[in-house]
Amino acid sequence: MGHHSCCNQQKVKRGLWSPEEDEKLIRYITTHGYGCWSEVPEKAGLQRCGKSCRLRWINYLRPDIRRGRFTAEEEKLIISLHAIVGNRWAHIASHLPGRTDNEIKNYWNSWIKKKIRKPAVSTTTTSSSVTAATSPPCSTAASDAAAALGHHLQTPFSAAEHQLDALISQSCLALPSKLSGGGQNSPPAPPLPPHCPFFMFDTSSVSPPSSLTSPVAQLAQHPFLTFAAASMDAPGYQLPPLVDGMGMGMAAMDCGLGEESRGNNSQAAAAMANGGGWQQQKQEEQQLGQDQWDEESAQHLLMWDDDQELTPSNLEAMESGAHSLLFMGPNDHE
DNA sequence: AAAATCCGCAACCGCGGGAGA
DNA sequence: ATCTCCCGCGGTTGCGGATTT
Repeated sequence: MGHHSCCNQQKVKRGLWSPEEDEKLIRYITTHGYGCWSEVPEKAGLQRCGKSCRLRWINYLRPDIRRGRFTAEEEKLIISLHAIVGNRWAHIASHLPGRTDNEIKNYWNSWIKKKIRKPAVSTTTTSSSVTAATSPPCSTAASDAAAALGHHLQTPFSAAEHQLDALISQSCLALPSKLSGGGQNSPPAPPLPPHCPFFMFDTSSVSPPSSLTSPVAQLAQHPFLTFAAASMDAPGYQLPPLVDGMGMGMAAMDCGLGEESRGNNSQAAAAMANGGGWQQQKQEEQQLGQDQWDEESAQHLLMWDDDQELTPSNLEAMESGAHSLLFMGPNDHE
């Protein structure tokens, strides 16, 4: 197809940038700034179009670019934000200093690809011997689910989204250290099972901090926002109790909110039992003395499995009943 | 060791929106 | 009000290194 409109007249180079070109661009921008991108290539002595220069600068040459693998905390943040705003990569990137929209988009896409290729069983089986016999991949997994959730939320909650932005920018930037429990005085964060495929938090026991009065409290009526607001805005930020030890059991289960169980979280619990992991999980809970996994408390959970099909109906159930959101995410942290 | 396949990521493409003429 | 230019964004492509067969 055609080139950028701005490069129609001139013959421009395409493809990978050479180190010499990079140097020219860096030298020009650091001394002159970019101003009008369409003028940059000519003034910098580059046979590129302005758009290409802009892209190269923004995605690669900018001095504040942070490269390297995404941390587990960044992953969680991306996943959470994606659930809210969908594929608005620039928006997501604005909450991750030093990361570009392109990088996040690439990361997300490759992660999704990995998830699609990998069967549902992917769940790094840990100590649990639960088998994944009955879990076929449900549709396109996380991408659909998250996108559906994001798009679903986008329309009715666009205002809330902006306010959530404010919350996130206030508190999420500090997320990594807090999440990892690294701060000296910060309360210890719940441990993250190294191979847990989900990020699961039980917010049923979390009461929003007093600072969460209007208007945030109002927008936070939505279950997801309830979680986001309650967990992120609290002074001395602490996540809701992590649903620990569930990873292995749940990982092997069918979609928690399957066709037969949508709209009813108690039934969802039953569906979990059908998946085969429930009994196993019960045993584990008893061992741990954490008897919170009865059907009643299941009503306070929203299962978001990376193999779960998230339909508008499921989302309705989410909005009406659930108080918590299970964050799913890459399970191959290192 | 060679070929095939996978995968990450840089770069391209087209579109929409905003600003200014 | 309309047109043009430019920027920014999301989707997609394709290169090249890594891994597998």
